[in-house]
Amino acid sequence: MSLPHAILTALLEKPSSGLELTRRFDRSIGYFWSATHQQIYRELGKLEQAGHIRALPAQAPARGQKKEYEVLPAGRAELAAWVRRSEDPKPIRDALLLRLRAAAVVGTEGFGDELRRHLALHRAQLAEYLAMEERQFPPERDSEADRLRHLVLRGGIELERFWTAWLTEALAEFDRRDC
Amino acid sequence: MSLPHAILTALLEKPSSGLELTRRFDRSIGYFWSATHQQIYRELGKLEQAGHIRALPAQAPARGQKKEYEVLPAGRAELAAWVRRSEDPKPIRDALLLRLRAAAVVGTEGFGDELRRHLALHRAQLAEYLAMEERQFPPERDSEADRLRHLVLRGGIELERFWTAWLTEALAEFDRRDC
DNA sequence: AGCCCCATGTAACTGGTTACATGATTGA
DNA sequence: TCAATCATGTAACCAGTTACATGGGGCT
Repeated sequence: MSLPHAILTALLEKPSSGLELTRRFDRSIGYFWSATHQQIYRELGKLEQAGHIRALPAQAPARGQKKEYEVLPAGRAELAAWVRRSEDPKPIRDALLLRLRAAAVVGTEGFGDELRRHLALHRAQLAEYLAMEERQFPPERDSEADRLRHLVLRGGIELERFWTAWLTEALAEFDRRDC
Repeated sequence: MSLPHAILTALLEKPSSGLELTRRFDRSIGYFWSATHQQIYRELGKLEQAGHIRALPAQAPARGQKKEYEVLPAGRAELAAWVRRSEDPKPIRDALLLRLRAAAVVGTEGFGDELRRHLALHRAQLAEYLAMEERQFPPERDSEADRLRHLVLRGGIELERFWTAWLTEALAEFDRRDC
């Protein structure tokens, strides 16, 4: 039940249309909760029906027309309740670790390249987050909300650091074997 | 499409019944790919129909009866092909980071306790993995397959270290504010 | 007989993915 | 007028979750 809450958070930060939300999910929010436009439109419909958000008036409700939403008090209350609710961490599901384990059984041929490819992707992601950090969190921006958002971004950064470190170690292991 | 391959890997390591697989998913394989018994039975049915595994003969196929499976050559081939296939890393979806971001908007009241709870859970998981490492990978066990499996476990360990470190940092931030 | 545990399953639901459809606006 | 792009949506499917059903074997 996280997507509707991700959308409520995004809309509280700034009222938006479905496509704008999609783009924001591709950027800032997307680094810890991704969603496609199809999901977002479906969820916006549900949230509107539940009375958690509403379309800003003075918008033609026609098909190809932009439709902006804002959060209603009920939506904010629901989000606050969700934040206070306690939820266990979900067990990891990582296909790359799984594939490495499978490779231990059926052979590692060609797997080094895949590890190198992932390493490059994670390095790029790390660089992007670091650039974001510099842009969005200069030392003088230090309000309460900023510090919390910064903490979230540092989570993303440290996660990418973990991956680059682990992949580097894995590749060293691979290269040692192949000599 | 990872669950069937997780099952093929587990069955290659050791032919098993559905319930035995479930237990192994709760332990070793589960630390990077979790699955419930319902999923496993369903997937075993599909894999059998596809000709990737078969039930060991000399087993009564009655309802309450144990049914052991082994991997057929076609299943091994499919697994090897999957390992060689290249797959992009999935974007992260983490509810705790999302909730922290939401808390930045609607207020952090009570969230420190949730962070402490998660920290305790991740510390416990880390301790469990470290114990597993000592048990399963003593220095003398150093075959090719062992080193790869060890690498996978170290992935799990480093991931838990990341979480404990990040949660500690987040709590420090919270406690600083509350004074 | 009644209970518990082992073992295998079914059914309904939820959330996420993929492919496609449709209308509005803009600029060549 | 045509193509590209912005914008909103539908439909079918797939994977994972939750709740429940059924049967066998052993224990008291």
